[in-house]
Amino acid sequence: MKQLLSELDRDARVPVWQQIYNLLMMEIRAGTLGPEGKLPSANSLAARFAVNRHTIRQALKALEDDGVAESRQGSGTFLVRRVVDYPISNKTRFSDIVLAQGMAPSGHILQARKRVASKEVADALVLGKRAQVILVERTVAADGVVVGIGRHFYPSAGMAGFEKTVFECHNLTEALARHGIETYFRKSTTVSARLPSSREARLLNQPVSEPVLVSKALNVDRNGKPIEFGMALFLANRVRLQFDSDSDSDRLGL
Amino acid sequence: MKQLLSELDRDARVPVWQQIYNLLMMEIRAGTLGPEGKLPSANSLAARFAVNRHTIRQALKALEDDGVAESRQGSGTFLVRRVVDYPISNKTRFSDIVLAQGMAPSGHILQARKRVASKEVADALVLGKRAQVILVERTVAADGVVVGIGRHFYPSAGMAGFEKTVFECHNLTEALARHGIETYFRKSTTVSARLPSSREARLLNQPVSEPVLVSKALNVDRNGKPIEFGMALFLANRVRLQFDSDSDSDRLGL
DNA sequence: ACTGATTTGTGCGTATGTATC
DNA sequence: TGATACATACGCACAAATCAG
Repeated sequence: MKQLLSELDRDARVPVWQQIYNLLMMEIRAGTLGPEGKLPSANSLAARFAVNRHTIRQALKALEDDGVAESRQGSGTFLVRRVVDYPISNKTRFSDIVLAQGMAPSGHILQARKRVASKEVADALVLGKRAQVILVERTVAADGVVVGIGRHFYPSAGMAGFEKTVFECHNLTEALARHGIETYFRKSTTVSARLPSSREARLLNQPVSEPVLVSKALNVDRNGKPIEFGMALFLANRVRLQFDSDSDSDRLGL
Repeated sequence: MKQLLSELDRDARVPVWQQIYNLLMMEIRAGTLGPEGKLPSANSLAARFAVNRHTIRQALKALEDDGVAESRQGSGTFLVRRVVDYPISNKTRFSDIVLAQGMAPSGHILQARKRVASKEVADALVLGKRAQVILVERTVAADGVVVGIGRHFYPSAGMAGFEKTVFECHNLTEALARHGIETYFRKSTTVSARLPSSREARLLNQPVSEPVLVSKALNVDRNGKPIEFGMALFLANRVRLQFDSDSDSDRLGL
């Protein structure tokens, strides 16, 4: 007889271990599984799903193969800390970075509208005091987990209707291309950290007590004219900004 | 008759507004003035010193001219946040950076001794599992305020006695030079953030609830051989790491 | 969206002491 | 000595920006 309360369907064509694997993956994604990265023991999972421990082990093995979890003999099974190494270098896009690390990029636009530039934004873009800018705010996700918030400011002049275009494209790059911006170059980046506001914490799905990395960047066109001022908030837990030096080489004298 | 309780000396040759300026500056330095960077209102200061508001304004104007405070109409007068912009670029040293921003660099060695490399350090320096490294830990200060902790790891081989040399020099660069290391190049930098441990918070003189920037860097010699692995903790409040791009240009696609 | 309170910014008038011509 | 200029300090009033309710 089929157990109505069970999370599993023993008659289904997908193997039970795979159903368990899927369920575990969903709970991991939702962040509801295991306190602080440690998964429940194989025995307790076996009890919960009313299956043999071997079946659980198959599911856990699959998680391990995916690089999502890691088992340590005598200790337990732990979620691997998937940090996104975000290299700040030539011609890198967030989606490329995430893909290169075997994760799936996603995200969505939170808002896109005109507003009066704040002092910081106006200064960065070399605009007048009460100049109009277009603000695009979006979340950035890797493997379905939001890891960052991006706020992009564009001078309103020459970008008329951009706040609408953004919603028509799924891709910021594509939207920019439609307004004639094919390439832009990062002129400078400053990195700091702080605690998130309650709204930011909610968007990032993290407590307000966990710090976020704040990266501010000015992007210019070929002629050095400022095109975009971008501010990105990253989950400090999950993102490391990486600055590699080539032969020419940066150097720090600390 | 001279008021004994007054903080001011009206018969003195220095103007009253200047005496007030000096008193305020001292209290700002001591950190006893105003909660969270906001100075008392001009009116309340006028009451406290029993002078006219114009007189207070002259003192505040002087603070403003010094770049110590900033007045915002309708809002109040605030201490300016003196952030150290720490450019990660060619041939910059902490002391140069701090000096360039009109502040005084200082700091001192917390400890310098041999220890077995942790996995992270051993990996970075390409050393064996139980290799010896020399750890130098120090604080870094600008204008007398500690803004960072630096932890430097050097392969023990070829640096014999370095942990003693460090205490003989006031300068890390000088100590390195004595061991034949004149130049080194930053190969890579990763930046993240977290909350400090209680010890770190104490050293940085900040609450454990305020995040710190964590910068990890690998320094190599001309031949690309790893020389030093450095880990720096910065007060996120007071330090911004800055990555400028030249013509060649970094770029971020977020 | 409005209101009242607070705070800084500004102008003008007055008075006093000090340095300069 | 007198005239002038300047810095200092006080008092009053109002404008402008901000903030809390």
